[in-house]
Amino acid sequence: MEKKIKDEVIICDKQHVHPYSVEETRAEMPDEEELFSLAEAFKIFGDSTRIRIICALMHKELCVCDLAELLNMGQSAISHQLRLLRTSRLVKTRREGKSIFYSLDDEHIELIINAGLAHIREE
Amino acid sequence: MEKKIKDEVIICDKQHVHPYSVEETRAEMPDEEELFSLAEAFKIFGDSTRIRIICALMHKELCVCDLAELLNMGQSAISHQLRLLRTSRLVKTRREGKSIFYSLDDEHIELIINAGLAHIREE
DNA sequence: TTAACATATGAATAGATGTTCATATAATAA
DNA sequence: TTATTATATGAACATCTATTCATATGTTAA
Repeated sequence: MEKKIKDEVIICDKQHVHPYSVEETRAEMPDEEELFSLAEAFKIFGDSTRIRIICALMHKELCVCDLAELLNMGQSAISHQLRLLRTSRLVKTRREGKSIFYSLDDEHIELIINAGLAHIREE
Repeated sequence: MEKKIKDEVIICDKQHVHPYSVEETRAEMPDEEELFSLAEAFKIFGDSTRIRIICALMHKELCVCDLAELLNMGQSAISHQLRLLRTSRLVKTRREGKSIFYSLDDEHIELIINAGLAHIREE
């Protein structure tokens, strides 16, 4: 049997709020620091150049100018984005002569991408 | 038995590239339009205010001023972000008197959030 | 060594984005 | 009706971000 709680109150001169809901939700949420990191992580995926790089590397390792050619963009732009991906530990590098090959460095990346694809492909 | 292909070539006065890798990868990638939508979708998750709203609504529906109170932010800022989430079909609304209650409107959202959490919690 | 190639990076710039402020709309209570 | 409460929204502003340009670093070949 569920109890019904009247969750409504007037606080000072402020707006009506539902303090029980608010406090209950606050207790259930991940802490601020974690939510901030989560947003920062999604920010990395929230750019089409980086998404294209990531999806390309899901297939096979590629060097910088391969990616520039593939995405039809300048080498510098690609290189700047790769630095971000490297800093975020999403890609790793391997040198072979003058070329530097990039590949994915995280098993969760494909999970995230696939969850995102499932999301945009529905409805 | 795998064939080894020498995937290296000089194109005009341009850089060295690995044309076989590039063409193979191009063929395997989702189309441009889909990758653009994917980036747009992740962009929504790439802001800590919106992530906090989404995580709050994962627990239970809340009205605008509940969210403002919970996140310690102005009503207008919350309302603007809710509009974005509404436009992106991530939340739905229900009116009850003067309050408008927001809740999640997509079964994939929790998948994406959980994939993201798994990602930031490792290493 | 010098030349050519591959990548990285700092600075500048243009465009996108989040919050605030003021105000509008909508529902309810008096 | 008018006043109050809840939400929505346009405009302004400051901040952030992605690309370009110029150049530096590092590797290989001649």
